[in-house]
Parts: sequence; structure tokens; C-alpha cells
Amino acid sequence: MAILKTHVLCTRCTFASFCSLTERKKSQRVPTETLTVKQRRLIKRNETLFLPNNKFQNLYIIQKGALKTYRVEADGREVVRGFYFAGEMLGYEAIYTGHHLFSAVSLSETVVCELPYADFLESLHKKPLLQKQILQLMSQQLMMGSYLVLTTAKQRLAAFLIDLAARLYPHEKATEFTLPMSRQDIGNYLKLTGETVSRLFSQLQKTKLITVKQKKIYFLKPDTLKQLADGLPDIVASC
Amino acid sequence: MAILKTHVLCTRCTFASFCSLTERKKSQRVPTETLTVKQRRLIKRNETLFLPNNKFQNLYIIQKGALKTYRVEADGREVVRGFYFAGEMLGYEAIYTGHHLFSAVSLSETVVCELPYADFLESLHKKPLLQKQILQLMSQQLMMGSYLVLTTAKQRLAAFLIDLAARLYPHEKATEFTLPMSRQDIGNYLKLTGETVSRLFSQLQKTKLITVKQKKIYFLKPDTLKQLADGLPDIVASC
DNA sequence: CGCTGGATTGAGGCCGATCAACTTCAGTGG
DNA sequence: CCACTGAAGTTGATCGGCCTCAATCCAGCG
Repeated sequence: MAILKTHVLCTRCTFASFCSLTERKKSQRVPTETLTVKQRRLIKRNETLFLPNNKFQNLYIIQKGALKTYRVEADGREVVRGFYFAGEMLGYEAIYTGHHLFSAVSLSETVVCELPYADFLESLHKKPLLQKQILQLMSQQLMMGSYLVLTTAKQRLAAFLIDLAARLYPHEKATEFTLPMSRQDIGNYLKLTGETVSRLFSQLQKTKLITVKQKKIYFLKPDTLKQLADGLPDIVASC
Repeated sequence: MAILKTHVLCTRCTFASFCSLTERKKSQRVPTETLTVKQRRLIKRNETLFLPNNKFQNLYIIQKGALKTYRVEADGREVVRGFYFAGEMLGYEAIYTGHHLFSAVSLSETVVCELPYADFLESLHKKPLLQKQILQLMSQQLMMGSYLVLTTAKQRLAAFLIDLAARLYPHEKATEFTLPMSRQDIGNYLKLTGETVSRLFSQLQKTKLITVKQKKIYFLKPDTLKQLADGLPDIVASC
């Protein structure tokens, strides 16, 4: 795991305005108190960032790339806990136990900023705005992620794709994007098999809601897709 | 919704050590800065505490009783988001959006403490310990709740029962307790039908893992139940 | 005592899993 | 550049777990 020296733009990072490493124009004031980023790390594809039982020491913010967190169950199944993309934070689920319960591996070449949690707590103490922000962030996490409450497989996949587009291209409302993960990963996240995910892609394509070309996804009818995700009964029936 | 004047003991509350209303022995020092509890509320069975789209203003801590949060989907299904018991906090999922996304109703006569969020944030500012605690609490919430990742219905129910016992009787390792909610509610939480939940209870009773008498549950083989919840393949097969 | 809503139990159907064959793709070395 | 290889993806046939629909039972309560 290499230590990265080059600075990159932090336009997507939630904490950019607090960060000591954020590149600023000369006109922009550097905050008097900044968050300590210990280092930036380059993680190659399939490299792991942390493992279960690793002591929880850092929060990570993704500059570029994508990761998944997962766990292997007693029966051998892999359960994917979540995917994390540029601008998102990773690691906070371990605050409670003090050690990680999941593995985190990168899905492609990835760069993360490492924030030591002890320092972070210290900064929190001095920064009401940061307090507010972290609470919002965790509250947000509490709300999403659970596609699993949705009933049918097709509904879950539709909701997943919509969320993915929004997270890969925030502020943009993208209608095409590249899947950062395999069908199997999607299945392990949505509690489906890779085969079922593949079948559903074919089906959504046949009903002209999306086009699939390998890892490329094109939304043809974003609104209908949304209605499908929302479970409108007649839409669900007709797709 | 009545305002409750009488003080009750706050032994289970996470925030008792910060709270202005906690009853203390004369020997115990009252903290110089305390959390503001605006009021205590008595909520009768089936009364609602908040509704979707209600503005988020308060955090609630349950003194006594139980609540569920739920939402009605486009297809009419009721999805239960979570159950909340004495000593637990409620409402933080709405921090992000600023308004509630779920309904909260009490499952039995319930008493909650109302903490205005604005005051809470203010206290947070002054109390590093409280900061740490709230982060831990939310991190904890992020970790649990998802029984939905478990594969089989029986596994999910077993995990649910174990968690329930632990939360209804913290520090005790209870082997018997009374279900605060209906079979249907359990089903709506675990993404099962009420019928399936009922069938599973019968089956767990037939295989002598538990005894069921109406709402009363007795654990006969807590360890086996745990292994079932963990998905040990041979246990799953034999129950 | 009958009423009512929750709980139980049964019969049949459907969605997604499993198992397996085949295709496509990406990476490697000749 | 192509041949080889292993992984990922697609597609089909069959199976099983949970849902649906429906009848019956039961406890609590006026």
C-alpha cells in the first residue's frame, strides 16, 4: 500500500473545507483549525484496506476509485456490506466496537485520505460545524443502504442502479455509467445470485428500460426505472 | 399525548450522566452542564409519536415501553424500520433530511424524554464525552438492524429473538420474555408474512429450541439458537 | 355469551436458487 | 499478432422456500 505524495483536487470531499491538504486558491482563507490527514494512500485493485478484527484507528475518505466492504458467513457465502465511491467516507461503522467487522478491498485503483480517529475526535471538539456534518453523514448512512427491504429482485436492482448513478455522478443526474463491481458483487450486496443479477439485466434490457454493454449501463427510461424501484404495482407487473 | 410530571429512574438511559432530570443521591454531584430534557411524554398504546414529513425537532429517549417505526410502501405493504425499547434513542435517522421519513407508534404504554435537537447540538459543542457517545451510538445502529442480510427465514427469526432478549433485558442474558409486538409486525420487520412467522415459531417449538405461549417466549437451548442465527450449516439443516 | 382481531394450519403457486453448459472477455506469453 | 487460459457473464432446466388465499382456532372483552 503506497503512500501518495501528489495532491489531488478534493471537490467531492465532504470535509474539504476543514482539511489541511485541500488545495486552495490564494484568495481562499485556510481555516485556522484544520483536520489532520495523516497520509494519502494508493490502493491497487483487489488490495485490502482493512480486515475484520483490525483495530479501528482511522476514518478514510475516498479521493478516487471505489471499495467494497464484505464479510464471509459461516456457510461460506460472501455478504457485501456496502460500496464506497469518491467523496464518501469509510470506516465509521467500527467506531462502536473499536475494531473492524468487515474487510474492505478496492474494486479499482483507489486513493484514500487517512484521518486518525483520535485526531478527528479532537478536531470535533473544537468545531461545531464539523459535529453537525458528521452527525448528518451518519444519519444519511442509517437511511440508505437498505435495498434489502424492497420485495422483488427487480425492484432492488432498479433501486441499486439509480442510487449508483447518483453516487458516481453527484450533481449530474447521469443516465450512463460504468459499473465498478461484478455481477456477483451486486448479487452479494442485494442478496441475489450472480445468475439472477445477469438475468435481470437481460430482462430490463428486453423491456427497454436500460441498455447493458458489459459494464456500461445506459438508462433509457429513468422515470420508469424509478417507479419500478418505488414498487408501483402496475409498473412492476409490466417490466 | 400527555406531559408527564413524575420522575422515573433512568438507570438504562445512555445519557443519564448528562441529564438534568436524572434523580441523584445527595452524594452524587450534578454535572455543571446538563442536557436539556424539554419534557417527558406519556404515549398510550397505538398512539403515534411522529409521522412522515413531520419536521425533525427532537431526539427521543425511551424511559419505558416500546415503539416501532414503519412506512407504507407504494404497493400497500407495511415495512417496519425498527423497534425501540427502554433506554434506547429514537429519531436520529431524520437528522440528515431534517424531517421524518417514518411513522413512530407505541406498542404499549410508553414514556419518552424529549430532547430538542438544537439544544442537543449546543450541549454537544461543550461536551467531548457526549460527542464520543453519540458517535458510538450511531455507529452501533449502523451495525445492527440488518437481519435482512441473513438468508433463511428461520435464521432471521432466531437472530431477531436473541437480539430482542438482549435489548429487553440488558445486563441479564434473559431466557424468557414477552414479545412486545405482533407476529405481523415481526414479519413486516424481517420481510416475512405473519403466517410464516407463526409457522416458524411452531417449528422452533417442535424442535425444542424454544417454547411459545402466546406472546411469551422461553429459550430452551440458547446456544443452539445462536448457532442457528449464525447460520452454522448443520444446525440450520437439523432445526 | 358472542364478537373481534390475532394466531395457527393447510393447499397450491411463484420467484429466485441451484446446478450445469456454454460464451465472452481480459490478461499472458509465444 | 494470435493462441491459450481462467475468470466473469449468460442462459436453460429443475427444485425448494416462502407467499397467497382460505379456513379454523383462540384469547380478551364488552
